[in-house]
Amino acid sequence: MSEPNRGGRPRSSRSTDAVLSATRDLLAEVGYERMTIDAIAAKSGVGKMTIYRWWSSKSAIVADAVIEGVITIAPFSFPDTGDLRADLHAWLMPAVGLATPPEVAALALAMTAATTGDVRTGEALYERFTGRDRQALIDRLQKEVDSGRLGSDVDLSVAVDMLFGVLLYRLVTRAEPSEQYARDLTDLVVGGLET
Amino acid sequence: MSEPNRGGRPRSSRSTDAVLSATRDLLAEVGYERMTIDAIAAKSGVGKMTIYRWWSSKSAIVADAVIEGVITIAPFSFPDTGDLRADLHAWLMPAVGLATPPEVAALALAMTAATTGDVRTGEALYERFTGRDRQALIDRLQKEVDSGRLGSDVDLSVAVDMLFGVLLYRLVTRAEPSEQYARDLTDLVVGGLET
Amino acid sequence: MSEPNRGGRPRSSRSTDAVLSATRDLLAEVGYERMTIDAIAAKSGVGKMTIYRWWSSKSAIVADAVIEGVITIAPFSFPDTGDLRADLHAWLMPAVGLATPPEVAALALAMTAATTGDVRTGEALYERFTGRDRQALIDRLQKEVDSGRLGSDVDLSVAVDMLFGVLLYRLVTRAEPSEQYARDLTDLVVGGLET
Amino acid sequence: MSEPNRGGRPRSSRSTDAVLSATRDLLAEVGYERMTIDAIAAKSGVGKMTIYRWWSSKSAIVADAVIEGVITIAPFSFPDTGDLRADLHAWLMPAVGLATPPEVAALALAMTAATTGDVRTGEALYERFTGRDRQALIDRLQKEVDSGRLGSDVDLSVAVDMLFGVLLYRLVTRAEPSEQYARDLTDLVVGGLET
DNA sequence: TCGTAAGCGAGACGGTACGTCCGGTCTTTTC
DNA sequence: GAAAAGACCGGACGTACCGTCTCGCTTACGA
Repeated sequence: MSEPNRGGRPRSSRSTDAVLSATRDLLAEVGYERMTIDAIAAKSGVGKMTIYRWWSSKSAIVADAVIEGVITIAPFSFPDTGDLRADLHAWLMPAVGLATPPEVAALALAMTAATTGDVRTGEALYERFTGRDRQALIDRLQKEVDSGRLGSDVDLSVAVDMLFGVLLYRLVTRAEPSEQYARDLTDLVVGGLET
Repeated sequence: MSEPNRGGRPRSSRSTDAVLSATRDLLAEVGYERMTIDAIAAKSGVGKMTIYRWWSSKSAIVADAVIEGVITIAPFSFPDTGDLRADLHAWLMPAVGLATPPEVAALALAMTAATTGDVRTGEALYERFTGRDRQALIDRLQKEVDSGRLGSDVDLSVAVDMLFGVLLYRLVTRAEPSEQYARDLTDLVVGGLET
Repeated sequence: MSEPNRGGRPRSSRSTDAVLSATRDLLAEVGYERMTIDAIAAKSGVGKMTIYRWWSSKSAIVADAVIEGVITIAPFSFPDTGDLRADLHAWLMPAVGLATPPEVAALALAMTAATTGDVRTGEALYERFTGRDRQALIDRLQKEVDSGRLGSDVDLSVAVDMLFGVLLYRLVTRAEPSEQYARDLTDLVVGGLET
Repeated sequence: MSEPNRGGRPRSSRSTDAVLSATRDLLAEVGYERMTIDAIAAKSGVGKMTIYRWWSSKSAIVADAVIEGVITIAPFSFPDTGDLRADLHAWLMPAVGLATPPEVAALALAMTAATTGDVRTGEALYERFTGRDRQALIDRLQKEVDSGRLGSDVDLSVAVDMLFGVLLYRLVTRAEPSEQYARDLTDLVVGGLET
């Protein structure tokens, strides 16, 4: 039971796609701050009015691009070798141990910037951007709890928040990646959970 | 052995103060994004040229205001009752357990926004904004290590990063404050360190 | 013996009427410059495409409205009492002697504006708008020539041009109406023709 | 006793000149309707804000250009050979007898268009644009009256209105120039005045 | 003591991008 | 197959700030 849609030209999916693609490209090229709506319109070949008809702000476009999957981060696939410490370390390496790919870093900063100015898009955006990895991580930890290798005292989402939090913190402070850091972080978190 | 300074009117401290105060007020009123240099000039009664003579960007002004102490956060004084768990919980409460004062939240978001666009001011700014508390926290933890109540395996700064990181993460995601959260966080961190 | 018209919905006279009426109303409300095709479509309830199907431009709609009699100027009925001077004075009075009705003035200015930008519609428009009065005036003057009360030397259309010209000139310069002016004008024209 | 001018960079006469010159050129190139403020800004190298700071509308710029003498019409110098009929005929020839220079025609139409949309600029504009010739013509006619060759009954300005009026009328209706027309017009006006 | 040189407020300047509006076209469903 | 509805691209609109540039006016050394 969809909309009655009484007359009128339907929304062009071509325009939507073109806008989101152009946004993805421009984000990579010039970054969030220097990306302008005029440039998105020019690059996508979509009229500015059409953009403003469907999105309320620059951050809303970015959020939509993330939600629609036009902007994707390489999936931090979370391994499951049975050894939590090794798995966590492997998962952390790209983010804090080795150089994060610049486009991922730029995107994360872009979203952080978008978030600071607008509560609503921020929520949706973080949810979508980190949701999948959050859940994968929580599932992995829960499995350890179920098998008795971890205590069941603490809310696992708190542990996950700490991991994502430290990633974000090091991102905005532009901390240098370090393998030792990944190891220390792993020890700390697993140590806290094992209690 | 100061500058030769042959003649000329010296820099007016009145102008500096007026600019930093106006910046502090405007940050609270409209937030970082919507605060303009024109507005700072108008509110402070200082000419735009004078502002640009002494500061290179909006984020530089904010950074200076923090550094000069014109913008202050209520000092998260770190207690020392001898009970680390109790102390940590007490310290975390204002940030994640109870409502963070809006002006502090707005300021932290402002600095985060400033950081995303400009690497250098970001570093100085975070250093100054969190440096004192970071050091106090590290000192407190080191004391526990020295007295043998905590293991000496992990770099304490990693633990501190996690704490500041989760604070930042919950700030940008606008997470609701919760006393239970403060307790879980305390358990997790102390648990990890005690190992 | 009408059009073949195989199938299809016939042109709606309701639409035509609605467009022309809306044009008339909008001209009076906001003037020619600020009247938009969008507004005509909205007010008339007619689709923009339908408007563009039948009219090529804003001035074409106005011209059609004049031609179809939807927009009418109070007929400057040219009297014929046998006394040319009195008749001419009576005819001029509304235009330069007394206040011209604002809607007539606005319409004449609208057409002048339309004319300045588009040669073709301008010609048709002026022809239609002033044609009837021009001819009535020429006929009246010719009658005087035929009866010998006026000389036959000059082209009467020149005299008529002068009359319409001065009307237009005073319209665009927003000259104040004046009874004396009507009298002077009459004297001048009749004087010139009597020679 | 000029303005005190307390502080601030003074208005740049260079900008004013550049805007008015660009306006003059664009009027000749594309006409009043198709001339945009953006184009004036681009061609003159003056910021749009600066234009809007000093002029309220497109017609205001045109009016100013005329008033400042940046836009000039070749002076219809009014001859004085002692023979009014010959002089009048000579004066009329360029306007209605021979082809009016296109740039003058375009300019006059531009001003007419400007006038139809804005009362105030219209008044100032016509006054400046036609004022000099009006006065020269009136002076010439007055001389004839003084020497008794013309009657003193009618207001001379009415006669002048008729001449300018018929010029405007033929301009907006795009009437073809014609030498015969100039002759008929001369006869008519002089005939009316001689009475 | 007084010239002089830099700092200062004010605010105009050339730009860039904004978000809105309208012109003219295109594409649906409805009649 | 025309009409309504309304989304579409393009482009001008008038505004807001940016960072720079004069101005005329303080200051407070140092000659």
